Amino acid sequence: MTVTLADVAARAQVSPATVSRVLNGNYPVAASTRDRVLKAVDELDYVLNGPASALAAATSDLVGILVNDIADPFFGIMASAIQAEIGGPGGRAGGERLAVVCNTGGSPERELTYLTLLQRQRAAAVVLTGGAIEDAAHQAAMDTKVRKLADAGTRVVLCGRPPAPETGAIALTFDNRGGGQKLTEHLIGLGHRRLGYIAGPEERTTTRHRLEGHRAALAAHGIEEDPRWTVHGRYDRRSGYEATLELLRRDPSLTAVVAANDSVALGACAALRDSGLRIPEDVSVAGFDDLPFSIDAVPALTTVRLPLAEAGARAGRIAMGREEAPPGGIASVRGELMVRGSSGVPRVS
Amino acid sequence: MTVTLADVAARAQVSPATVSRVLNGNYPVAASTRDRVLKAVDELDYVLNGPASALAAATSDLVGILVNDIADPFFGIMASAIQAEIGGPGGRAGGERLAVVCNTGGSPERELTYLTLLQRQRAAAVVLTGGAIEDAAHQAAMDTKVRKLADAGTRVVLCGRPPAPETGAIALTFDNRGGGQKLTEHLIGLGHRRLGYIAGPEERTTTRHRLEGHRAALAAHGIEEDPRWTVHGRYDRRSGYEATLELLRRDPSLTAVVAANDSVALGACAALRDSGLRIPEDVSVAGFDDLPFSIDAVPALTTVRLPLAEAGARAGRIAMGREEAPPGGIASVRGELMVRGSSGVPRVS
DNA sequence: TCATGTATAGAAAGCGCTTGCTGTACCGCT
DNA sequence: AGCGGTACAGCAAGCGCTTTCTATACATGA
Repeated sequence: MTVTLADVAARAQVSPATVSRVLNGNYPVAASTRDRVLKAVDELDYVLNGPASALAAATSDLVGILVNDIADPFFGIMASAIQAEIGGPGGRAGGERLAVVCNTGGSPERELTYLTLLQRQRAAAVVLTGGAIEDAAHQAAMDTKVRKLADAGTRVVLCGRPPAPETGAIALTFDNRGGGQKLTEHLIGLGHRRLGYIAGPEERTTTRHRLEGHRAALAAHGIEEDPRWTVHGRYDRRSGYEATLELLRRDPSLTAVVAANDSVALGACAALRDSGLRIPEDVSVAGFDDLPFSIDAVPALTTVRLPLAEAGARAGRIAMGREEAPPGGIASVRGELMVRGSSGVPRVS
Repeated sequence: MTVTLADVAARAQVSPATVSRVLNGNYPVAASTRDRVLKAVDELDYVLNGPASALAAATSDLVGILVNDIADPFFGIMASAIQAEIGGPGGRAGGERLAVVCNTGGSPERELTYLTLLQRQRAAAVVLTGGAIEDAAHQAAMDTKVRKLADAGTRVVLCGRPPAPETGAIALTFDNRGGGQKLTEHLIGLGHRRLGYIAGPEERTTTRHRLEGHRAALAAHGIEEDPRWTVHGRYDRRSGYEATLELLRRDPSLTAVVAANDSVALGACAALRDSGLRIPEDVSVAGFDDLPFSIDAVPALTTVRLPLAEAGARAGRIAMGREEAPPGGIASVRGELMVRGSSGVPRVS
C-alpha cells in the first residue's frame, strides 16, 4: 500500500485536515504542529496523490504545450522557453506545475484530441504554438474547444499562432507577412528580379502569410510573378532539396531562392551546390526563423529572426497569469531581418 | 457547472455505472444501451473528469518523458519517437495516453522533482533520456526514486542512459564508448597523431564514455595524450567555438578536433574557419550523434550516427508494455561511423 | 469576572468516478 | 415445469484529498 494523508496524520497525531493544510500552506498552522507533520511526511516518504488532490480541489497543476513537431528546434526552443516560465519544478513561486509538451505532428485530429485530453485533466493552462491549419471545419472545432477550455477556467495562450477571436484565448502572433516582405525586399534591393519561392505545406497560416509577404514585396516593386517560381513542400530540409531541384528545372535562370524556413533553406543550399551553383554568386538563398544552426551554414544564411525564446517566455508568463495580457488580447511579434552571406548581388544575365 | 457522469446517466436513463462501462468498454453492455449512452455523451458534450477517474481506478494515462534540453534536436528526436509510440492521441489501441515531455535542463534537482511530480500523478510509465549526472548523492537519490516508481507499478525505461541496476528500470544504453573509439580510430587511420578533444560537461556519463572511447583509441595506437588536448565545455555550438580557439591557442599543431557532439563540432568548424584554417585540409573535424543538420555542414560532418528515433521508438514500446524488455533488462545500442567530408588525411607537418 | 476575540485543530461532507457484488430477465436444457 | 446459465444493469462503497463549518483554548478588554 502507498502512504496516504491519513497515515501521515496518524503518525503526526493530527487530523488529515491539518496535514493537508500544512502541505498546501494556505491556512494557519502552529509552527510546532507543522514541524511534526513535516517530519512525519519525511519519515513516511509520503507523496501526495495528484488525482485525488485535483479531484477534491477541482484544479490541477498541469499546463499543456501543444507543438507541431517537437523534433524541430523551432518548436523545441519555444517549448523550452514556455516551460521555463511555467515553472515546472525549479520555477519560482506558486506551487509546482507540470508542464507537458504534446506533439501533434501537425495533424488536426491529434491537435483536437490533445486538447480534449488536457480538458479532461482540467489543465490549468494551455499554450498552442505554431501556425494553425486552414480548414474551416477544423478551425471551427478548435475554436469551440478553446472556448470551452477558456470557459472552464483554463487559460489559453496562442504563441506564434494567429488570433482566434471570440474564444477567450490570448494571442502572441508572429508577423510572418511583414518578415516575408522584408526578406524579399532585401533581395530585390540587391537586384534580384527572378526569385523562386519554396513555400511550406498548404493550408497553414504560416505558409500563407510568409508567401503573402513575399508577393507583396514583389508587387510593390512591379515584379510580375511567374507561377513556376513557387513550389510547395514540407517544412524540412529534404523538401527544400527537392523543391530547389524542381525550381531549377522549371527555370534555370532564377537568381534567388527564398525558403519557407531555415531547414528548407539548408536543403536548398545543398541542392544548389549539388547542381554546381555557387551561393550567393550564382544564386542567393534566404531562410526564415534564424534557428541556431543557420549561422553555421556556409555561407551563413540570410534569414528573418523570430524571437522564439522571448515570445515563448512571454506566453508562459501570460499563461501563468504572471504577466498581463496585451491590449485586446492580441500582440504581434515582429521578426528581424538578418543579412548574412547567403544573399548577394545577382550575376548579370 | 460541468457535465458529470451522473448527468449523462440521467439523460440516457441508465445508471452511472453503465455509463462508465460504456466509456471504458471493459464490460459487456447491450448495443442499444451503449448507443443511448453515447448519444447522451455527445449531446451533453461530456468530457470525462481525468483526476476523478484516475483516483477511482488508481491508474492514470499519463506517461512522462524526461529530457535534458528540449531545444536540442538530440532530445527532440528521441522525444518525438517515444511519444509516437506512447500513442498519445492517434496512437493505436489501448485508450488514449497523454505523453508529457518534461525539460530538466540538466539540473539534478529538476530531474528529481519531475520524477516526484510524475509519481504524484501516478504516471503509467516514465522514460528517462540522455546521460546521467555523475554525482554519488544524486545518483542514489535517483535510484531510490526510480525504484519507488517501479514498485508502485510505473514502468521506467532509460533511453540513451546508463543502466541503473537494482531499480527495476529497463535500460537502452547508447554505446558511447564504442562510438567514440571508432571515431578516433578513423582519424588515427587517416594519419592523425595530434588530436584535440572537446568534451561535454564534466560529471556526465555521456561525456565520460565518449572521452574514454577516444582515449582508448589513442592508447591502442600508442599515442600518448597531451593534457592540453582536452577541453571541457557544454553541449552547444558556442562552447565548441570557444573550446576550439582555446585548443588552437594551446597547440596550433593539432591536425584534428573531435567534438562531444555535432553542435559542438559545428562551433569548432566555425572557429577553425574564422582562424583561417581549412577543413579538412588543415584540420579535420568530427562530431557525434549525426543530427539532421550535420550533413549540411560544409564540408559535411564526419560523425557517429546514433539511432535516436529507433531507440526512442523502442523505449516507447517497452514503456507501453508493447515490446518485451531486452534480456537482463539492459540493451546496448551501437552507433555507426559516418565518414564524410570533414575528416581527411592530415597535412604533412 | 464575563463577554468577545483570535488562533488553531478536527469532523465530516463531498469531489466524480470505478467496480465488486447483487439482482433480474430470459435462455435452453432436462 | 423447474433449474442452472448467461447477459445485462444497478447499488453502493470507496479512491485520497480539500474545505466549510464547528469546537476548543487562551488571551483580551471592559
